[in-house]
Amino acid sequence: MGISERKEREKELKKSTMLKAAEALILEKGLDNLNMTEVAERAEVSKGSLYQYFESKKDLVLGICDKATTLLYEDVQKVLTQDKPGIELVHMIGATFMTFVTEHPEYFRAMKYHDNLKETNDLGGSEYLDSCSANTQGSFTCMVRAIQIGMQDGSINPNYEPKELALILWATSHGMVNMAYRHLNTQHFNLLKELETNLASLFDNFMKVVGCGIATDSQKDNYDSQSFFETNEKF
Amino acid sequence: MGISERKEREKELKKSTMLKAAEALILEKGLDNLNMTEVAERAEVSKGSLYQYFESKKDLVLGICDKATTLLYEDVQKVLTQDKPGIELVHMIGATFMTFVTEHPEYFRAMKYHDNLKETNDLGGSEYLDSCSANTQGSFTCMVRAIQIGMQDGSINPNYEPKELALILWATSHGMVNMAYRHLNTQHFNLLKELETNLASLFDNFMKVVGCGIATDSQKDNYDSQSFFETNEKF
DNA sequence: CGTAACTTTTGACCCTTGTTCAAAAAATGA
DNA sequence: TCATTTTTTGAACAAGGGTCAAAAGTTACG
Repeated sequence: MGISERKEREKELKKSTMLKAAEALILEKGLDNLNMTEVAERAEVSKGSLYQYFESKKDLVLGICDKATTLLYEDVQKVLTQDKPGIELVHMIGATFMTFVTEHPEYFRAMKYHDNLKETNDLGGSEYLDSCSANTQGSFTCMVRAIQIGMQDGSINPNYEPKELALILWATSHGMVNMAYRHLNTQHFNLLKELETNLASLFDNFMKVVGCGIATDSQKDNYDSQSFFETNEKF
Repeated sequence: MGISERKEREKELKKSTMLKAAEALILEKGLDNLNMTEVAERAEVSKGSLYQYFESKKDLVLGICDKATTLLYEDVQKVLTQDKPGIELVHMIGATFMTFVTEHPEYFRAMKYHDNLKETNDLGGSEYLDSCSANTQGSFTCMVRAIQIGMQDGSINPNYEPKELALILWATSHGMVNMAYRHLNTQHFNLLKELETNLASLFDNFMKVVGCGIATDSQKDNYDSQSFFETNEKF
């Protein structure tokens, strides 16, 4: 009897509908103005039903975060399949983050929420937590791999500890991406508004700085004159 | 008659007491678990009284953010008074951020809250908003100045646009600082826990990468071998 | 002092919003 | 068709932000 399987599928479908409703509302009004009553209305179910599928509001947002980190992880993994120098892979992973935030600000917002939850430590065991962590860890591991590749193919200075360098690139990229997010979602982000530059040029220069910082001596000249990645899709 | 002046002073004093109560509670239970009733209790006033001095919970946290940005701005300004190469000033400004977050996590938390509010755009004109923005802008300007100094004294590559470079350093530093904050305040921050390194070494390496990326050719050798800032106070 | 005018404090109350739960509706199985 | 199980529902509850009329405290002045 395939009845329980069908039910399982229907359950996932309903969850998905609810998540999409929440995502749309986050895009429209921001995560801070998200409320469960509206999510229920948008998903065309009752509030009680919503709570049958998600144990709390936190859990719901974590469900979005799970989708988000899964998507990002997939994108980052795709980068690693390419046959390029490690330092270019690092660049492309950074660009992947950047593209992600411009295309899915609501996902990025959910990921920030997740980070924030972990800080307060009151995350009451959502089923999504482990998956989010695994995805994030996975993306991070891709960064480590890219660095190791670069150290082996001679494009990245091997005097760094790969994981430590990955952590630095992770943190700095997230700083850049967060700035991009704020620029795209805030009426008046003071620091950028007085600068008539665009995000793509800013990111290019970020990569120039970092690229020069982590490259081997023989590669350094590449970063002084021209933009590293001319053919990169722009955001 | 100095009676209104005295009242003004008393009012500031009471505000300060309330802010301190809120800060303590943020340290104890996190900003997300802050509630006005408890703040009132801790400050030994009634809830109504609290609302006489702060128009909303947002306003209260923004009051803390105002203290935070003021403090940080002062520290950053002090750096600029020193007679050192620009690139060292840049490093020291970064170190100032880092020290700030380790010494005042609750202030840093309030600043994150402020950023978040600006995102949602529902910040209903708190009197502190302008001051916070001015302080932040001020710190940023210090970063620009440090870079300009470095470009003039030949320690920083003059091919960058100073403001754009400042923005990159700002964003990346905040990425690092945010990671440090999470490491210090989260039970299990996955990315750092498997790494037995400490924050000081991580920050040193961040500065090595960035330092190399922004230095002039003649300065670059400084960053390859030894740590840039041996005498820096550690966190 | 004493009393009137004004300021500050208070906490009970209101409102929004996350969450629960008993009853109703729907689905399943014999 | 009817008993049993599953799902849905929305009224009701709880927690916390915010309000306000009354009480307490201050100041001004005769």
